[in-house]
Amino acid sequence: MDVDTRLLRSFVAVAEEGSLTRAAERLFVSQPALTRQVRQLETLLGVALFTRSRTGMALTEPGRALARRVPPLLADWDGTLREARGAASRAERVLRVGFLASAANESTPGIIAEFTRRRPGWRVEMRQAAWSDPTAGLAEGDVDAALLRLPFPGQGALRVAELLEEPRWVALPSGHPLAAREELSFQELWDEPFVAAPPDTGPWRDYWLAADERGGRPVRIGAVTDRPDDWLSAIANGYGVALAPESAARFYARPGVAYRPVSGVSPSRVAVAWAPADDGNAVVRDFVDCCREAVTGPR
Amino acid sequence: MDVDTRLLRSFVAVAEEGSLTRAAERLFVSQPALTRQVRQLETLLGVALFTRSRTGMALTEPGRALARRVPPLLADWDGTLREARGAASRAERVLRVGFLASAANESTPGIIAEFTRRRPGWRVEMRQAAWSDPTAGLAEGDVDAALLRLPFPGQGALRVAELLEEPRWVALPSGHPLAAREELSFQELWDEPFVAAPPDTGPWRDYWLAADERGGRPVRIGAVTDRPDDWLSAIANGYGVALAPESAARFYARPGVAYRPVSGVSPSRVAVAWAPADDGNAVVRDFVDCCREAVTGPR
DNA sequence: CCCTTTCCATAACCTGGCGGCATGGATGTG
DNA sequence: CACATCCATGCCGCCAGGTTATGGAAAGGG
Repeated sequence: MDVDTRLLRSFVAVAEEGSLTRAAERLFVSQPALTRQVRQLETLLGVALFTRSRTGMALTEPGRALARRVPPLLADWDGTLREARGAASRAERVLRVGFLASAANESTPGIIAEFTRRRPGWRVEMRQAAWSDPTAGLAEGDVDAALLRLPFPGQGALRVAELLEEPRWVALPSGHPLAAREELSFQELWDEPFVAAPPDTGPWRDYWLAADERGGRPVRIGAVTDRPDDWLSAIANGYGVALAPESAARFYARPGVAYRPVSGVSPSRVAVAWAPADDGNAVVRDFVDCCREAVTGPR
Repeated sequence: MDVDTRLLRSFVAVAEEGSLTRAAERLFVSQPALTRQVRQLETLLGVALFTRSRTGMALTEPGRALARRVPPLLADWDGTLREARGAASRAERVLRVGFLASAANESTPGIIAEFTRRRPGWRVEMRQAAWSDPTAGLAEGDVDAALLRLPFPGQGALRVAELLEEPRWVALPSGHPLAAREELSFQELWDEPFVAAPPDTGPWRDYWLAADERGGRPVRIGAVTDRPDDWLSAIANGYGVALAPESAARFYARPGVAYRPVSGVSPSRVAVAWAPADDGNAVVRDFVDCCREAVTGPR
């Protein structure tokens, strides 16, 4: 008996939401499509999985049995997928490196060059991650190493080598009154609206709002973005200000956006991270070494 | 990332066969269809799974990684499916009973009637199994109990209650010289061609050929069938003879086929079986009790 | 040396399935 | 009584997958 895992994911979503309508918008499909997916799964199994009512979709007994076993199954499949992809990149001698836009900087080309020198035949594949993923794909097993910023959620489950520390500046609309100043104190920004990362990034979002360095005062959110472009636009359009690493002033310079040093807020730290499973992986270790030397050696 | 399990089964088949052509005929699809399925899976994963050559399809390293993990995954899914179906039948108060055509007999209606009396609200669903499955779906978890014949392969993994013993007779073309006799000895049949069950039924096939009661002499196979209809036709058409339980003479009477008692061959035994997991299942126990009483009580 | 066989890939065609939109029916709610 | 909320259904357009027919490459046999 064959199924598409999409049907199973849909089933799980409906089971969790208890509603076709809500599950449909969570899955970005129309509600009729979900209706048919659920029905199809039921026909396929020959089992009624839900009892329909005006109040929503309630699991039947066999539905509960299925809902208990399907999520681990899907997790297993996802793991299998990652493993196969990992094997493929190893076989092709490709090192997959994820990076946050803000964590790669001037030294990146040098790192790659040095790594390529040490590992001839190997190729580095750089993958820029969305801000909604502070581990740049490392936590999901999509990459072998990641250039990212500390701290990030789930940091304990990964190996981390800190590379450098960088003061946090503020990016603000160039027309903003505070932009006239050469330097600001963080306290002056407490009541400004901020452009923030999406809520599901948790500690990452809080870190760039410096939520715990505001003496307990609430944060005003002016806009939510998860890509550099949107982030710059939101600031330029005056929706709010945002903390950013000093290097952003060089990499994300843009008319309408001004960067100023901020005192009274802890600096940001750039690090390279890898999975504990790769502790014995000489290629990953080489890459990490290259990162370390790029910030210590040449200086 | 979503996949249809059909793609995974196809992948496993190709990996095992090492050839698209052979895998295609095993899966009952055309070879171009399989070509596209494999290609689709590779595109989906973004990974080359096979290296093609005139000599066939050889797994790549990531292909081997996948081939290692997918079969357990599919087995897990099949198990989940069985579990859900089992839960459904329990919730609907349906007892699923598999039976071999030759193992159900005159007492079956009485068994069902008695069970229904003891378990009002419950319904018995009788499912006839193909001869290729000597456990009548019990080993696969498709049924809760099974009426079958002993011995069968994998018998040790199931609970069995023997119900009755029945002599084995022989079914032969009515025009066959030996059909003129009232009774035969098995030894007289040693050189006759036999109509046999498919090879993949293993011990089951051997049992009905009485392969180990021939004093080491080889068996001549006249035809292979896995359904009663084909079996009767094969005998009537003179392709061979076959051993059968005495009751077959009543249930499978047919012009052109004669049944005669055979001496010198051990009798067949009918039993009811269930899964060890259902040892504590009162409903299954009731059904087994009904079976036992049907053959002991009334007599 | 050529012919045949055995692989896999490709092209052309056709059907069925799936998704989206619009709408309907049932049922609580202000 | 109108409205909001949910799920089901009808219709339409499109893509995906299957089949048949065919091609090309390579190995084995006469």
